[in-house]
Amino acid sequence: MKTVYERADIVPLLGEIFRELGYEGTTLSRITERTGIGKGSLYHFFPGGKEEMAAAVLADVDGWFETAIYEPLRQDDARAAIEAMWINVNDYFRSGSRICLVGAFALDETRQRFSPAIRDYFVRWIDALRLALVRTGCSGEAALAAAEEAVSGIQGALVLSRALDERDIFGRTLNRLAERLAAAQSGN
Amino acid sequence: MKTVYERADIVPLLGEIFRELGYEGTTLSRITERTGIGKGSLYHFFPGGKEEMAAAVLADVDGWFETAIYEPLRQDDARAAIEAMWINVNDYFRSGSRICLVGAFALDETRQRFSPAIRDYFVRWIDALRLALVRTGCSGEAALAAAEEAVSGIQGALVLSRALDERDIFGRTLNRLAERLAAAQSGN
DNA sequence: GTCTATAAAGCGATAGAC
DNA sequence: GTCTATCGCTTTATAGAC
Repeated sequence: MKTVYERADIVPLLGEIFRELGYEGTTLSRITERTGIGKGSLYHFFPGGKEEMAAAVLADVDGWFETAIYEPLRQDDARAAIEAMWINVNDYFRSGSRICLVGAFALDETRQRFSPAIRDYFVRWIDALRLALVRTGCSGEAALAAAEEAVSGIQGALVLSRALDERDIFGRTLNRLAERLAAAQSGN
Repeated sequence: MKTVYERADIVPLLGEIFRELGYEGTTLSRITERTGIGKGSLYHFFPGGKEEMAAAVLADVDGWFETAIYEPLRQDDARAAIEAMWINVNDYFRSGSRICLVGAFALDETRQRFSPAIRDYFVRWIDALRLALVRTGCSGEAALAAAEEAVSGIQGALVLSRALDERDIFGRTLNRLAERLAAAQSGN
C-alpha cells in the first residue's frame, strides 16, 4: 500500500510536528516516523528542505488567520468580529493544548530565519483588531493599547497553560482578556 | 593561556545560550564556541551532559526568582514587594530583549524533560503574588485572577516584544499589567 | 511521486594523556 | 580541571531505481 500526497495535505501535518517539537527539534526522520511520508516525497514537495517546510507552514498559518480572524475584523461588524475572534482563537489553540507556532518561533534563534513573517503575523493581528476597536467608537490610542494587550495576552495564556498543564487556565485567561477588550469598546 | 572555571561561573553562561538557542538548538560545540569551555570541562562539571546543564540552569533561574521575587512577595510589605517585582522583572528580562527560559521550555517537547521544574516555577510565582495581593486587602478569588493575569501577561509581553522587535513594547505592556495589578489591590 | 542507498557533516558522549 | 582524539549515531541532503 502506497499513499500519494499533495503539498497541501502535507503542510498541516508538518505544522503539528513543528508545533510540538519546535524548529530544531523537528527532524526529517521524526516527520517520516509520524506521517509515513518518506524523505523522497518531502524533498520533492519542498526542495529547500526543512527551512522551506517551516516557511510553508508559517504561510499556511498566516493564511488561516488572515481569513478567519483579520479579514472579519477589518470588514465585518466590529463587535461581532471581535466576539467571533475569541471563539476562533479558543478553537484554533484547542483550549490551550495547541501552541502558537509563530510565537514559539519568535522566542529562540529560529526567529532570525523567519523574522519578517513572524513580525507581520503579529503586526497585522494587532492592527486589524485596533481598527475594529476604533470602529466601535474607541479612541485611537486606547484601541492600540487594548489590541496589544489582547494579542500579547493570548500568547501569555498559551505559555502559562502549557507550563501549568491545567485544562481550565487558558479559557479563564481568554475570558478575562475578552472582558478587558469589551470594556475598551464601550468606554473612553 | 588557560582559564579555570567553577560550576557556578558556567551556569549563567549556559543560561544565556539556552535562552538564545533553545534546548535543541543548543549544542556542545556552540557552547564551546561561545564560551571557550571545552567538552572535557563541561562533562567534568555536568556528568549528565546537556540535560544536566539545562537542569542546572533551570535551578539557577528558579533560585534567582525565589530570592529576588517570591520571597519578598511572601514576607515584605506587600505593596512595596509588588512594586519591586515590576522593576526586577523589567531588569531581569532586559526590557524584553532577554526571554524567559522556563516559558520557552514550556512551549515545545522540552517541557517533558523538565515538567516539574517548569510547573513549580509558575505555580510558586502565582501563589506568592496571590498571597501578597490578599495581604493588601484583596479578596482571595480576585487575588488569584489578578496574579494569573500578571504572570501570564509577562510571558505574553516577552513573546510579543521578541516577535515585533520593538524596544518599547515590553515596558509599555509591563506598565499596563502593573496598573491592572494596582487596581486589584485597592478595590474589591 | 515514492522508494532505498548513500554521502558528508554534526551530534552527544567517552577515554585517556597531561 | 582541561585537552585532544575518537566512538557510534543521527542529521540534512542527494542520487538514482522504480
